[in-house]
Amino acid sequence: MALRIFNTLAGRKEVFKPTREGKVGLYVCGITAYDVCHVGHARSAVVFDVMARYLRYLGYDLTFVKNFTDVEDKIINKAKAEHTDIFEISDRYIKAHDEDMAALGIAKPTVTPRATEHIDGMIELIEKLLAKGLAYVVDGDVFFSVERFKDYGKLSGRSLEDMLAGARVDVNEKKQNPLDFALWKASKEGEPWWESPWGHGRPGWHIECSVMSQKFLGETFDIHGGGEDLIFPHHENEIAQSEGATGKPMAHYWLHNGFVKINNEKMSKSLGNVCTISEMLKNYHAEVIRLFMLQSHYRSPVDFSDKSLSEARTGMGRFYTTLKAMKDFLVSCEAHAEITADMLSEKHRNVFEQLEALPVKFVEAMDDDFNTARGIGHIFDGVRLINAYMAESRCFPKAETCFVLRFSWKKIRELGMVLGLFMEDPDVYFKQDNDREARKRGINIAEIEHLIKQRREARWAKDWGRADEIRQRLAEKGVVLKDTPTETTWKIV
RNA sequence: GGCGGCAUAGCCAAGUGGCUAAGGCGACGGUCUGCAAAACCGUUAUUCUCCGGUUCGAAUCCGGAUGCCGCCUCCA
Repeated sequence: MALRIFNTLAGRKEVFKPTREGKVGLYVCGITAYDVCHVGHARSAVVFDVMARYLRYLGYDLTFVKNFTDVEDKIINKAKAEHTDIFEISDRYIKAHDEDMAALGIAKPTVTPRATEHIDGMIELIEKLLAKGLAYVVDGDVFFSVERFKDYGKLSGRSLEDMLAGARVDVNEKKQNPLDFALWKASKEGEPWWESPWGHGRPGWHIECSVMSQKFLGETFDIHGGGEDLIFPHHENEIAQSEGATGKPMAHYWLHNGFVKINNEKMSKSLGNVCTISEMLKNYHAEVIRLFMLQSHYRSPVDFSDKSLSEARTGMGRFYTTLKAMKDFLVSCEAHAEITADMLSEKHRNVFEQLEALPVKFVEAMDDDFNTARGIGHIFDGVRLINAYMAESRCFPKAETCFVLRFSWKKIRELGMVLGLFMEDPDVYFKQDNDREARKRGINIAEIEHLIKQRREARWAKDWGRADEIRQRLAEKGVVLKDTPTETTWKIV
């Protein structure tokens, strides 16, 4: 089976064929650096992070470019309001972005260029478009003429007539056609500017992506991605600029991720329900957020709520409970000699083979347009299999069991690597989880531990009434105890 | 007004022509346990919003209805 991906350009799934054997060029539109990132950015980042990881897992030599827009109206306005320049603003939010992404476990793209580093390239590209008659200059502004680019509308699936019928375009008498868009804008008083053949000015919004993708990935590259809202006008305009200038396809596959809703409402500043990544990370482990997102298909909308995130947390707890049990089991394995797969007896071999098949099933799911939800379903199956296997062989750690569990651990981590999950040490995960939940709910950890100590004494005295009373008291706070032969551990449900 | 998407169990969510409609959360019953927890086993959609059609066969394709959502203006 080969990787198939849903191409917005074609409107259907297509078999993925890289332009150059073994290599993939991926360009994703990054943020405009004028504010902190929210969960919508997080989703896009997680989705394309997983795609990038998966392409590498398949063995492709990937070049992943994700840009920053660091000159734009909103940045200029914010700089004015704070009596500073745009670079201070964009630097601040790029730094915040990088911290958020690192906290979410997003692997760094290969290149993260900034628009203002490529002004020369933009001017060159605009001159090329002017020379080809696809653009025109009016009073220091340069516009792209959509009528002169025959494929305009091919990505978003609309015709010029359709769009004009909508007629919700701002009136600008400089434009020959209301849908023409700015490649270069003459700078107004007090705005940042760069020298250009058309006077002092600054780039339009779309040109940077055409230039930077060309520079780092070439005139034609493999995959271009972004949020679904970018299909029109941003990506449509990128295609017009790039393909207008080169006469070659810009990207073969266009991928768009679905939106995030909050409590079933569109997230927007006007509704006041924008949830930032840093707020989200205070309440949930990064992997919980990732699991939540990856349990839906990347093109569907997802609905963020405390309920949905809590469910994801429970699911994540299930994974780590198994990983913890495996880890504890494997500690007792040190005394056992290494064996090989062909030495396994039938029962053990059966489990081994099912785990061996897990990556195959996972790849089959991921090959179908990055179906992470199905892939995760397979991992849950694997976890149940491992749990059953451990329950059965719990008391008898033998060389065979150790071999199979070591192998299982490797397989689970291998798939986790693709999804950016299961990267924590299980003990660290649960410790962090308890601390976070205790803080969220105002539970005093010292008090819990004190009560557990009292209960231990009651249990030694076989005072079950007192022991159960303490258990009950803690349960009311959401603290659940687990007695093991050696100790009592707790967690918050 | 134009373009597009979605509708699957109590909830979330895979599945896009044919063998038993994944998986998670929840609930219930059982095993285990001093009691619990975790884990395991079992049960939880004869049916995929509704109405027509195509087909030997449809959740899956086509037409229509209803409902929800997105884009067309900055937006991941």
